[in-house]
Amino acid sequence: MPELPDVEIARRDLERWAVGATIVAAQCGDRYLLRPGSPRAFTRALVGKKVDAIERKGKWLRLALNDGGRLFSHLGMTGDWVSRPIGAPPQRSERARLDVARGRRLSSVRYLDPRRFGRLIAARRDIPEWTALGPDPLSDGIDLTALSPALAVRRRAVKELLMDQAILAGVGNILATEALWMARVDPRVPGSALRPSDVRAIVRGLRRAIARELADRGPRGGGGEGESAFFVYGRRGQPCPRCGTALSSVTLGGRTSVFCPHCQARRR
DNA sequence: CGGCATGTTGCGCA
DNA sequence: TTGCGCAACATGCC
Repeated sequence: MPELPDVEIARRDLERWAVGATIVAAQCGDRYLLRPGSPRAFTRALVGKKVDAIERKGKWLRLALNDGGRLFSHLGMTGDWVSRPIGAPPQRSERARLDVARGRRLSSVRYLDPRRFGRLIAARRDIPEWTALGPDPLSDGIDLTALSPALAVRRRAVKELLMDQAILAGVGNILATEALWMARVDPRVPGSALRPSDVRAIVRGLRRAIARELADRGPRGGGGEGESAFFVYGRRGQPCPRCGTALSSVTLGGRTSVFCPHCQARRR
């Protein structure tokens, strides 16, 4: 579930399900997901409160409550929010439940997360994880005059820099991989070696990759049967959609980075 | 069985 | 301070 487009879809879902509603019951028994909170504090912070807004920055969600409290949600690798009828039995991998009331209409919003890498943090103020995030490419836009120097002063591989949440919030392995392919930039190129035209191409690539994933991961988007919508992510060994060369991969920052050795040739 | 996975954090060491 | 490799977290899928 986790990358900017998926989290944005989750945000829109939660907006439809919970904004304007009052939380009538809240439970999460998983201390690992709640870290550093506790099940009792979670329930206490939420029950009786009204949900005013669902915001997103990068891969984090923030539910704003009418008493000033906030619930922060990170989906980790496998988290997702779903809506169920009130009283529906817990399903596989269900980790938290928020029953909400809108007038007489009751429904239950559930957090599913098989792998439990996500977070659920009830707080009275913004948490450091949220505050430390850089600009969000979708809601804040990408400011070239800010991004260019941020990349230029670092010697790390451009792909690692794009995934640095303090530089751009929400870019993960899929978006970075796809955007660099679209931009024809080798993922290993140091930030300091990028030309202005590279940075512009990367920005265009990110915008296109985000729009593409939003379109077909969203509701009524092709998300179902069929091939993944990715050009190169997860396709090592398959032909490059642009030139037919077999796609290669390297490991950067511990993450697999697929690229086309022809289109994304390292310059020197 | 082994290998891999859309994320993040922390540690040791240079 | 920056960089880098690696392990850990917990689970499912191929």
